[in-house]
Amino acid sequence: MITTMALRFPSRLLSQLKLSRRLHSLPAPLSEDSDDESLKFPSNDLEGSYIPVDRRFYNTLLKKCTVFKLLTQGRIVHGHLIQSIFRHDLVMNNTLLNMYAKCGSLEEARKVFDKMPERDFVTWTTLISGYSQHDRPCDALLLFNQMLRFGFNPNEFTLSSVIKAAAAERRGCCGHQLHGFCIKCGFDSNVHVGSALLDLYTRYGLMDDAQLVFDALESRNDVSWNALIAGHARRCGTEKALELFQGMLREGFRPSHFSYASLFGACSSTGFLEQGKWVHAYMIKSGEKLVAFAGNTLLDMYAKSGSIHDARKIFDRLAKRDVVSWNSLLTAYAQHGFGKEAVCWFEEMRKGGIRPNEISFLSVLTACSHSGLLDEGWHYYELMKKDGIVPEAWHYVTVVDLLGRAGDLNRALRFIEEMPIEPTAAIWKALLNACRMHKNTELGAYAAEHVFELDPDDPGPHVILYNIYASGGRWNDAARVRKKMKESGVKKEPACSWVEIENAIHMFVANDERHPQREEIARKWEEVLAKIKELGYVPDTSHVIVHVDQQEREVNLQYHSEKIALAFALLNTPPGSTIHIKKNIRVCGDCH
DNA sequence: GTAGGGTTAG
Repeated sequence: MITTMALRFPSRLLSQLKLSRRLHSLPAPLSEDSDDESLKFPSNDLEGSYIPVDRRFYNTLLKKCTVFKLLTQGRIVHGHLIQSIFRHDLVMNNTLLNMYAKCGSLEEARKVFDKMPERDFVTWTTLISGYSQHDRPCDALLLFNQMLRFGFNPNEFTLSSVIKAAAAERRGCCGHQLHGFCIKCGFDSNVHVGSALLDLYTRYGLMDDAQLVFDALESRNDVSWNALIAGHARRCGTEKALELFQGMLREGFRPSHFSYASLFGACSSTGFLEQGKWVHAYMIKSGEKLVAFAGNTLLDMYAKSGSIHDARKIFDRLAKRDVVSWNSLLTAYAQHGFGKEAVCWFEEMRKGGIRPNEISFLSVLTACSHSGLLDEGWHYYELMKKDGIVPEAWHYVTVVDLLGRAGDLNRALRFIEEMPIEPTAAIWKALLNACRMHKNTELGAYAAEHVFELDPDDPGPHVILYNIYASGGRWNDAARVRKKMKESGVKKEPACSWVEIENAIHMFVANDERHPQREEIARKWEEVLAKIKELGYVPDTSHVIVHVDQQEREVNLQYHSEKIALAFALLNTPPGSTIHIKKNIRVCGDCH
């Protein structure tokens, strides 16, 4: 058994520990009265040959297991430890508990906790943080309550863990209460507690409260800056996030991949491409290595801003690629309509020994669906199941989309009926959309009924059904949809487009009449219109949802927000510059 | 012996 243990530890670890000789003086593992099979060690005849090992030895081993997440080896150490004189040692048990918690085995951590003859505030804190770090916020909060009831005082370690849990568990909504508690204990301005607290406030959308906590910190570090930057980035507060980034630099803090990941994500989702490029340039100049976490977001930023080539360059330059890097690349190709390339890279990924996860399959399925690769898409759907990945609702959405786009609406319907899960609203929406594309009124109406039942507040499906009826000339049915929308108070989300010019974002809505440059914009658009008509442009009015004559429909089309944004951008940028227009909803066929 | 911030899809 001793030999087994020596073999189970990587030799690198052993030499690091210089323990190979000492390992042989380990006590022989004996069976314990534990009800957990995994903690049992076969008893042998060595009961009498117990040799004590000092606490530092166990401590070092457990710490190594914790750092390198060596759960199996940790269990072996545990097996030996419970035979030693340290089996009831408080600190040793806390270390053991921490090993299980950090390795993500919360069940074993809990068993250790439950069996401990003596506990202190570190014991409680260790398990609370284990739950908090492993996505079990409810358990963390529950245990915190028990800790208080048992009369233990939480410290700054406990509080930061509890606050992290509360931030993840929105139903509890105990943020302000916890903040008050921190003030009472005098920990509210502690940098760890404060960072967790301001992160919590940003997740609740209480940005002013977050700022107050940040301003009150006794000291700031990169984590507190990053927490605030990330908070604003998540809520599309890109300008504020960039401003904070400048503040961070002014105060002499070095941004990390945490800062960059947040900023790239924010720039990408709000269309601040130039600013995003500036941050990227800063990152290069500061000598920061392009690691996957920030690099993946950067790749995504370039892909979403329309440059698949830059996205690909980032992928090539990544110091080390993880599964997310591959998924981001696949998604980039899928979004750009390069289905075949996505399929090639998916195969490349598998050849390289990277195991595709559920998102990899989702990306490759999306790519096939968008490029009309029906057979390939079906092949990957089957492969996913063979690989042991259980399809989830989003995969079914993509398969319905795949079949629907290819025009096989009946097969799509059959697929929905035979799915092992209850169809979600998104699945019916995919079928509805396919019916719009292939002008199938009857099935479209059937799919829409299901959508209305499952997601009555989404205006999109009402508009699609209206369009299906309108384009088929069934105006009475179309009017009925419109009436229903009015009655149920469902409003179409107003379309808006925005464009970045000289580090500022300009936003437009359709028929924008209040813009100071509205006359110049209109003139510019007339100019563009004349030119494109000369080149053969014919207005596509098939999706105009207003019941009007052809000429009026054409006029309506001309004031869509993306056209106004384009005219504005042409007026305000030097000739030949790249113009990126972003839009909150799908671009209409004519504008496209 | 215990703590806080980040990514891909939809």
